[in-house]
Amino acid sequence: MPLMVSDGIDRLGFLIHDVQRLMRKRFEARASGFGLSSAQWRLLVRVAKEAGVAQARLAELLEIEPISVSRLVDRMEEGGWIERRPDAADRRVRMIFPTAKASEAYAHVKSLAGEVYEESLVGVSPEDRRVLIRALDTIVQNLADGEAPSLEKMKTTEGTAA
Amino acid sequence: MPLMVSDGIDRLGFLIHDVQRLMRKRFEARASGFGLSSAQWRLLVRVAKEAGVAQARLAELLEIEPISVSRLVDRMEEGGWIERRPDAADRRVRMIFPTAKASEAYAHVKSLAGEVYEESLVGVSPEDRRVLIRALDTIVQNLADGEAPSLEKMKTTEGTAA
DNA sequence: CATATATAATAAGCGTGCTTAGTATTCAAG
DNA sequence: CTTGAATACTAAGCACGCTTATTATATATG
Repeated sequence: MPLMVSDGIDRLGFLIHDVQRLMRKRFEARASGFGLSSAQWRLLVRVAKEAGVAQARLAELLEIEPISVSRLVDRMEEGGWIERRPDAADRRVRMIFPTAKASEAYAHVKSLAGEVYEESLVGVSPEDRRVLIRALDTIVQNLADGEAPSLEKMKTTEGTAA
Repeated sequence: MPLMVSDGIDRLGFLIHDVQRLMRKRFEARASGFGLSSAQWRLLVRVAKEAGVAQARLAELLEIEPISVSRLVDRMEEGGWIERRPDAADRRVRMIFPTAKASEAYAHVKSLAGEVYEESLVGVSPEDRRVLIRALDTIVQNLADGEAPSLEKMKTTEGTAA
């Protein structure tokens, strides 16, 4: 390699891709005892914070398509992590609740995730960690802005429950 | 710990996941005219640099499983991006070559990728970009090193002193 | 040569994202 | 009430990663 200063920006996509794949892989290896995948864990975090949330709302929160939520919820229901219940006020809606099993596992799995993050960041200084998180946040904003209007809040006049 | 400073490290997995998904989405939207997916582009970059490479070697370079390469190559061959040729010296091997179509598109798609990276990094200083890349590199190393992590590796810093 | 092992590629099937399309229900007008 | 649009969810099928298993070929060993 002659000069080729190569700040590495040209590898950004490859790096992000690799990090995501490796991190997911390690998390799932660690959480295999629970039988909870990375995607299922993400959904469970939301449900734990907002029991009874509708699938459509989960799709917004997770920024994935409703159909993806539907199939994810299918498997999580089979796995005994969540429960679908009808909404008396709107029969189109399925309200999603965590099961007791999920509530019990929550703190444990959360600490597993924390372990994976720590292992990932061995050798990265606290200052660099802050920069990393800030940069990633910025990237998400930059990419979310242009592609989709980021679901601008429509109207909260009706006091729709949360 | 009741402190809960929330440095954001607890969101690392979510952030990485989101960044990867958004970046791939934008790249593919931009490159849709070429009909080249993000994964296919990654493979093409390798093949362009090392024409005639075997699939098994591609799996090593891309750090994905051989079967994933096999099916990716299937679609790329259908798409007219690459060509499989037998290796006279080892009949187990399929040598992968870029087609003329791929060679022509290469520089153009590369600049598309560069655009996406630049758009992602709007508002991130050069210094922070270096930190970001360095941190991601470190994470990849940390996670790739111990495929089966076991707490022992954490203590052996690579110093010759002891 | 014969056999055992290793390697290259593929097959089958799953998880999670997507797009596109369809059903059930709600809501707004007439 | 009837009609039509919007919303919540699901179905079907694709891309790309995975694990596990199989086939074809190469290589090492008795």
